[in-house]
Amino acid sequence: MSRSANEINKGAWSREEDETLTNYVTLHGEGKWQKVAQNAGLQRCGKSCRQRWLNYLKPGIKRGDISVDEEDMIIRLHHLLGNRWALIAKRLPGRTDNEIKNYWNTNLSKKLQTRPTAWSPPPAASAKHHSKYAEEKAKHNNIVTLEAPRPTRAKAVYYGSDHKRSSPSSPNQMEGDDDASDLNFLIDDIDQNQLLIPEPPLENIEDQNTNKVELHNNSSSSSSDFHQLLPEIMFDPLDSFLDVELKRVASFLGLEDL
DNA sequence: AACTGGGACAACCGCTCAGAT
DNA sequence: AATCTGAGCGGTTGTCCCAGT
Repeated sequence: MSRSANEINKGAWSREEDETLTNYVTLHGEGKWQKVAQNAGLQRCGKSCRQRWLNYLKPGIKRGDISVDEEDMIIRLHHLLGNRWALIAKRLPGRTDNEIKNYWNTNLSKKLQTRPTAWSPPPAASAKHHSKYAEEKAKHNNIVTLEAPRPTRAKAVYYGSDHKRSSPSSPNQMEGDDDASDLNFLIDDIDQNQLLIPEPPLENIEDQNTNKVELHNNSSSSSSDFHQLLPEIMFDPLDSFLDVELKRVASFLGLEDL
């Protein structure tokens, strides 16, 4: 099928297209993506150029497996922010919202939805790692399934009335220039190191009377390669202290849709 | 070796918002 | 004030690849 001169190209980007776009943006800078597409001679819509640049070509974009630390961070930020992928991405240098969204949808959402054990797979537990995943899972298959309501606890979210950005002059007036800055004051105070959980191998013991799930260090085998997702940070977003507090602050700030 | 199903990820699409005119 | 345009965001789809049969 022949392609007319002004037909828009769709689908995967070729190496030549990538080079053309990279050269043009390097020379002229970002922005005015409609003109980028025209002036660079790309048979692409401006939107496609922008997305290709921001998600793939832009210098500093990190490719490859999501690390354990990054995964932990994504999980915790998702608890805080929900599907605000762009906001989450801003806390993970080099990662794009699209990449995080994909990673969440293909890995984490299922993992956390089923959450059959307290054990969590290694980073980027994709098909490539399935055998390792299965092997480690087998080691842990004597762990009690977490059916009981989980303790809800926020470990590292601090904010207060004296925060320099927590008292805007009016509820709808924020200093920031976008959503990110609106919310950053909520999460800037998080010591990100505290979001990362150390990894003693743990065994769940469910107390039938209290429905509490306790974690016991059962470190006969060393599995320091893997991090443990402690149930205590798997809070129910509708029921947790954190959520209540976030809603309270969001309400005060007129950010009801948080 | 061929087929198939599922995972991973790039890209598209629709919508919203902000700034310019 | 209304309209237009560019940019950004999140949901969804399409395609490729790989492991299992």
